[in-house]
Amino acid sequence: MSEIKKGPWKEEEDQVLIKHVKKYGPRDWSSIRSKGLLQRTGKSCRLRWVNKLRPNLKNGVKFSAEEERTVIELQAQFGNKWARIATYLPGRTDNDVKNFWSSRQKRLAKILRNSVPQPSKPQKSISKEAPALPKVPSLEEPKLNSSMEERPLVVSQHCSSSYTNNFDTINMVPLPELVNSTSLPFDQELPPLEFTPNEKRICIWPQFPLLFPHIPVQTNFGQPLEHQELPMKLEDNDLLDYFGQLSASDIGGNVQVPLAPSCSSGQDQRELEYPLTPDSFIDDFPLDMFDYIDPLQSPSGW
DNA sequence: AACCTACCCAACCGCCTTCCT
DNA sequence: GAGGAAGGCGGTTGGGTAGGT
Repeated sequence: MSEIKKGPWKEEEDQVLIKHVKKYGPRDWSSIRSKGLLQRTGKSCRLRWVNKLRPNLKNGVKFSAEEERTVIELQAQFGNKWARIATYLPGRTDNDVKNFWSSRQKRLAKILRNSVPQPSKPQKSISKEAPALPKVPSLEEPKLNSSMEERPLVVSQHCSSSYTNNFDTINMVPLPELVNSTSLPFDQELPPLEFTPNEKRICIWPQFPLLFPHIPVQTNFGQPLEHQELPMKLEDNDLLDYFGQLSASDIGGNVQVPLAPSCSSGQDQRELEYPLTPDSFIDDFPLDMFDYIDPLQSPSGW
């Protein structure tokens, strides 16, 4: 048996593969080698076809903002099911999506790493910098079932035409409180992607523990992040001012939470200069959370 | 110009599932 | 039903390259 070839594909190999697929369809990958057409494994042939040679692929085309949004939203819903996510993105492969997400994650990790305060800084200074944290009883570690570990918590909310974006008034929602006090249907199918009018979502990434500095957070890697390790940069208003004043008790018992009443806090409240639609919210929050070092769009550009 | 760093992306690896005998 | 082959998928790696110092 001839030796298996690895590494980058040559144009001639591609042509052989394309010819095979034209003749027999995208199957019988192993027969390519057994027939002596190529010295590649069936798996390698299949991968080459799926990722590079298949028609209508968007090779070399960067992800559009819409595609990025879709990936972020679907990742929140499905977890790292790249093949599944890719089915929502015409011309994109699971590898594309995976690489895109991985790249984003690395950027995020870098951002967070750069935000880490001095190592000697005591932990309690964190809570000092987050004055509006709700007082919560000591909480048990959230019991995450497999589906919860797979995907982050997604909370749907009804939104109003105004919200509080002054950082001083922000309350952060403790994740365990959310998990323990609500009947989130983690064992059921999550809602479909379509938003209803006047609805927005807060997506709490397990990979983004910044929002919950006072609790251990389960990461994708199966290791809880101790709060001492949590990078904090609370002056990053761009990250945080998307959250209205929202206490754990506001959430308790029901996932659907009217946001507007609890937002009213006198002069802290500002009217938005643009209509807060579900799209506009999603436009800004998840995408910019990963990307916030880029210049923010001015409202006039909405 | 040389070096470093970050990023992108193609391809491989290992595990799991499905299919076939 | 058991076992092996093939296919599918997610994680990881390594090379190329662009941008910064």
